[in-house]
Amino acid sequence: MAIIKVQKGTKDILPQDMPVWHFMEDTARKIFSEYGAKEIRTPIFEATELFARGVGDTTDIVNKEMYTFEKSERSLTLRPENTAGVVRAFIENGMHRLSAPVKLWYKGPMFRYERPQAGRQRQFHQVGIEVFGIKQPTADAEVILMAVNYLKALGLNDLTVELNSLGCPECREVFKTKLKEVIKPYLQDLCPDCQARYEKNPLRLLDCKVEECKAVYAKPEIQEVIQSDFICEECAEHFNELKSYLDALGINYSINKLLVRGLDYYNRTVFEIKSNNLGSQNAVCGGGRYDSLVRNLGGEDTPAVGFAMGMERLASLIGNKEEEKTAGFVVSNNTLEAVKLTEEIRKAGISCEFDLTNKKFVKQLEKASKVAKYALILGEDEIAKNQVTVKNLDTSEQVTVTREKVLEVLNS
RNA sequence: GCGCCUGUCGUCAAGCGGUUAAGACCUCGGAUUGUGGUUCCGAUAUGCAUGGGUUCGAAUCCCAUCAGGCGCCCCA
Repeated sequence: MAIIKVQKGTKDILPQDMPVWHFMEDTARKIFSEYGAKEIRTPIFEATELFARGVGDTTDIVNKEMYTFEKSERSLTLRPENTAGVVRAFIENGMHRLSAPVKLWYKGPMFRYERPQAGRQRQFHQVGIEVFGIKQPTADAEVILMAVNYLKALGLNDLTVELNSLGCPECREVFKTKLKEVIKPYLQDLCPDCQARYEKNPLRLLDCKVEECKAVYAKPEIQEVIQSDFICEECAEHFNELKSYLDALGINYSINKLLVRGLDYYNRTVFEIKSNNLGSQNAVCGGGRYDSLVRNLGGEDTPAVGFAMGMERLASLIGNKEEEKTAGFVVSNNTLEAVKLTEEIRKAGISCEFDLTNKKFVKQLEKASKVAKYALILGEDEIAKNQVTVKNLDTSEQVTVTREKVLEVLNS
């Protein structure tokens, strides 16, 4: 019979992967709580409309990448990202009444129907932060600081922070119009993708990789528009303040005028953190400010900033970590005595196993050396004298002690 | 949705039209009735993703299907 395999774009996270995943999760809890952030867990599926209204129905995520299904005449969708869900929970639980800032962090699986490739799966995991209620750039700075310090705590240093400001909806509209004006004469020279983007999201035109398009965008009159500081005075001030905070905090970043990000809800600050060691899906973190999302989803007008990180991408940068061995393994031909000793040790909070198949002494010891740090030898002599021989399997040193002293030896 | 590459044991692989389908690791058994991990011996693919074809002969060549990888689009 044919075996059933994991579905395309999904992966098992196996026991040997756990040390890295626990490390990422424990570090998230530790670092984010240093900033006063609290963990939140929202459901894995939500009303489809939440994402259509939240993420934006012109985005690829909503248009072609969602896992949507009907149940009892409701349209439901597996969450493709978690900002919309957290905002929904924020609104529904009246969290705008809490003293600002409300800092929330989350981790968990997300689902996007895409062609899998390196650093991209259909089920993947994100860890992220959302900070609500602060319009000042201090919040932007703190969010970026949390991201940078989390990555540092994971031991990842070869990363670059890219920063841009999209302005507010008003000044961005002016920029879009200007951009379309200067590009219009060359429209027929552009690749089909760019022609589509020209209407759909002109800001995305700029990072096209097709040579002909790049040639067009390199033209002086177009470059002049791109490089111009189109954002309005207030947006510029917000951006400048943010930069001065980051400078003061010693965070290295580079300004990337082409950084736009694909989700509709961003305004003003957007940022990405990239790695040079990842292949083409090199963004490890993406985020920004989304001041109108809470209101758009029916909540009180509440400014917000956040980011999300791809945990599989982080995991591949962290590399392998050794699995922790079981502390003790009881070696004995007397199964009953072996269980008793094993349980005694477990009750003291120390991991311990014994041989369930009653193999020969040598085989038991061999098994012990594979899975455990100490072999606890309980032979006839030891049982008669109420003793245990504790053998360190790395150093081969062993001592015979009374039953009561076993825990002391294991703890030392 | 499009383009390129790849499918041989649980894993990593050799094989390049005629082989009994190497080898290594893992696993299991033994040497070894109380001292392991480093030694030695043994076991484990009538099978080369699946289905067709070409050929006297196919894991090897061709076609299709399926699966995986990478890239584009987009994104974490």
